[in-house]
Amino acid sequence: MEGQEAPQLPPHLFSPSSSLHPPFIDPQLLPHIDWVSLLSGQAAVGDERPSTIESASVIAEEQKDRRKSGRLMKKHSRPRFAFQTKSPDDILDDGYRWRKYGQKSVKNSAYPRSYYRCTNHTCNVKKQVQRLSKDTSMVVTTYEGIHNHPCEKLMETLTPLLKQMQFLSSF
DNA sequence: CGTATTTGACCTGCGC
DNA sequence: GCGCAGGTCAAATACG
Repeated sequence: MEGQEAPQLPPHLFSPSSSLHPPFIDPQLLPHIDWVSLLSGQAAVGDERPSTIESASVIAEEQKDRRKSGRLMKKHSRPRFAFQTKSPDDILDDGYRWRKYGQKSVKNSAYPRSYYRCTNHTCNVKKQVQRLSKDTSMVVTTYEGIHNHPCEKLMETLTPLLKQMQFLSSF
């Protein structure tokens, strides 16, 4: 069903609704991000060469899965993004609604990992959120899958703008 | 009352 | 086969 589609930029990179704590991307990472590819949906996630920090993380995940081999590969054949943000909050308002379905303490980390699923029934995107024990201000977010519906908050923001544009272009 | 979160139990794969 | 680690489920609970 899904998994062959082009990967999608994790929405909170441009969080339209960042209210209290705008997510922060480490400026050191920025030059490494292939924004054009990401924004145009061309990034080679799950493909060979990582051209971005995100996909580099994805490759690492894929290889790990491959090592496990067998059925697991099917399970994780969909795109995954892992990236770090600097935020005091574990849970970022990225415009989508997430329901927490689990929390686990992980080895070699002082902080638990939280598991979230998109609340949209037709959309089984998941994400994992974990705070780094090294640098407690850093949060690692891993998205798995592609949203097959628009971002509610993004649409809220965009709709009036689009209407205005339509209105203006009618002249 | 409907929805979201918490949390221990359960399942699965891997290494030894 | 067993134990460990990671991921998920689901009942209980909290909250609007």
